[in-house]
Order: sequence, then structure tokens, then C-alpha cells
Amino acid sequence: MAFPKLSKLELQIMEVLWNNGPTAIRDIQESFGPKGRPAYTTVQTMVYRLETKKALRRARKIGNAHIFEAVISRDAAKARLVDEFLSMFGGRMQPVMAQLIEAGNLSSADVADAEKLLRDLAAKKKKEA
Amino acid sequence: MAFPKLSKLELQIMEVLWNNGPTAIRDIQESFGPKGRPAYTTVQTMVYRLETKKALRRARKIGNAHIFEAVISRDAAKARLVDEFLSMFGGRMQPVMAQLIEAGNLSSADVADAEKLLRDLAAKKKKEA
DNA sequence: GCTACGCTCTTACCGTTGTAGTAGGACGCG
DNA sequence: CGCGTCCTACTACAACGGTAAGAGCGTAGC
Repeated sequence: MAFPKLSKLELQIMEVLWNNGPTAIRDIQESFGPKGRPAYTTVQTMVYRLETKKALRRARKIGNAHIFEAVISRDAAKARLVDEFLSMFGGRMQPVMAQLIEAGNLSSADVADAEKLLRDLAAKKKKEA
Repeated sequence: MAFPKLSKLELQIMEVLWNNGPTAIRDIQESFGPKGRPAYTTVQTMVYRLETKKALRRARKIGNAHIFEAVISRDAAKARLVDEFLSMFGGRMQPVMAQLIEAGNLSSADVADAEKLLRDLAAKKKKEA
């Protein structure tokens, strides 16, 4: 399949690769901040699983350490997440928007941004039609 | 904890209770539509698990069949879902909105609804400040 | 009253996720 | 060259979610 499902921790690992570019396991693990981070081998296991899922690959070696890089794009992953989420709401968009807008702690700036996006989208839809 | 995490299938079951009020397992199962629905005992297992999670309870019996009713409200469950989802995006609201608006297949009506919600929210925020 | 059908309860199994230990190879420093 | 450190690769395991089979009991209808 083109697109594997990623769990929360897997996503956090991908996030590091998306932000930092190719990274060694040790650096991924340390990027979790000193407290409450998972053990080195935990991160390692997740990275290996991401590898079999083809979400990342071994780019090269430095010394005996592998350097991993993302294969899947951040946008693709997030689109997948959105789909997943939508399906929880029966696939209907409107209640999701409503819930997000009401329950999420939106700042005024967030609201303004969202409005702009919606206006742009509305305009685009009009043109298409 | 006050609020258990519900999986997809668990949510679908709760959905039936929220829509229909107190319901027997057989009716929950049948509400999944004749094709591709899970076996009776599968639904039953999920219902039992929801019971131990205190998401629903046995309301009464009809003959020897239990009738179950929701304990958790739909809004509470969906709020929980939204939180869960947000945490996947690092808790920041804006990118989530952006992703949803761009990637979700919004109808024109959805867009209009969302805009209205946002306008109301903006107005409310102004008044608060 | 007996029988059959439906419901309950119990038990089980597999895949995924998160967690980590351990054994052994490689590398670099003194 | 030898020792410690670091990384790899493998293995393990528990919780959870989805799936369901099997045994047994109650009720309703004949």
C-alpha cells in the first residue's frame, strides 16, 4: 500500500526527521527532551518498524551508526491522519468542523487564519463550478 | 478516570445508543447494516468492554436480554476525540484547521457553515475581551 | 413438559503499539 | 593492542482492539 498508518509515537519520530532531515537514532531519542523520553531501544524499535512500513529508510552510515531519512512527506501523513479522524465522525465534515471550532481553544489569530482559508476555498470552488 | 478513550468500533456502538436511546445488543448489531457487519458476539464483546469502561450501563432487561444505555455524552466523547487528534498535531490548532480545510472534501455548504461558526466565535471573543 | 431459538458469559487468538532487555559487533582512544 | 563505549539486531512481553467460537441457560411456543 502506498500509505501506511502511523501511530502517535511513530508520528513523533517522523516529525523529527521532517524537521531535522536525516538523523541518527540517538539524536531522535534525545530530541524527546530529557524527561519522560522513551529508552533508546524503544525508539530504535519504532524506527525499525517505520522502516518495514516504508515510512523512512537508511540514508547512509556515520561510523557504525545508521542515519535515517523520511520517505513519506509530512503532508501525506497528515492527510492520512485527517482521513482517519474524519472516519471517526462518520466521514461527515461539518460536525467535525463544528466540534473543532467550538471545543478547540482557538485564538483570534487562528480564527482569522481559518476564515481566510475558507474564503479562498470558497472562491476556488466557485471558479471550478 | 472520568473519561475513557473510545476506539472506532466502540464509538460506532455508542453512536447507536446516542441516536436510538437504550438498545439491545441484537439491535445494535443489526444497525450496522446487513453487509460487512461484525458478528453478534463481536458487538457483544465491545459492549461488555464499554461497560467496564463505564461508557454505558445495563438499563433493564426485556425477557432475558439486557438493554444498554449510554452513560457518556456524545459531546464529551467527541471532545475527547478532538483532544486526541490535536495532540497528534502537537496540540497546535492552526495547522489542524488548515489541513482539514485543505484536505477535507468540504462542500460549499460545509464551508458556509464553518464560516458562520467562525464569525460567531470571533464575535463572542471580541465581547469577552 | 419438551424443544428450539436467542441471549449471556467465558475464553481465545491475532495484529498493533509501546516498552525494553540482551548479546554481540565495531570503533576509537590510550 | 586491548578496553570501554556505542550501536545494531534480535527477542520478549503486556495492553488494547477486533474478531469470533463454544457452552449453557432461559423463555416461548407447541
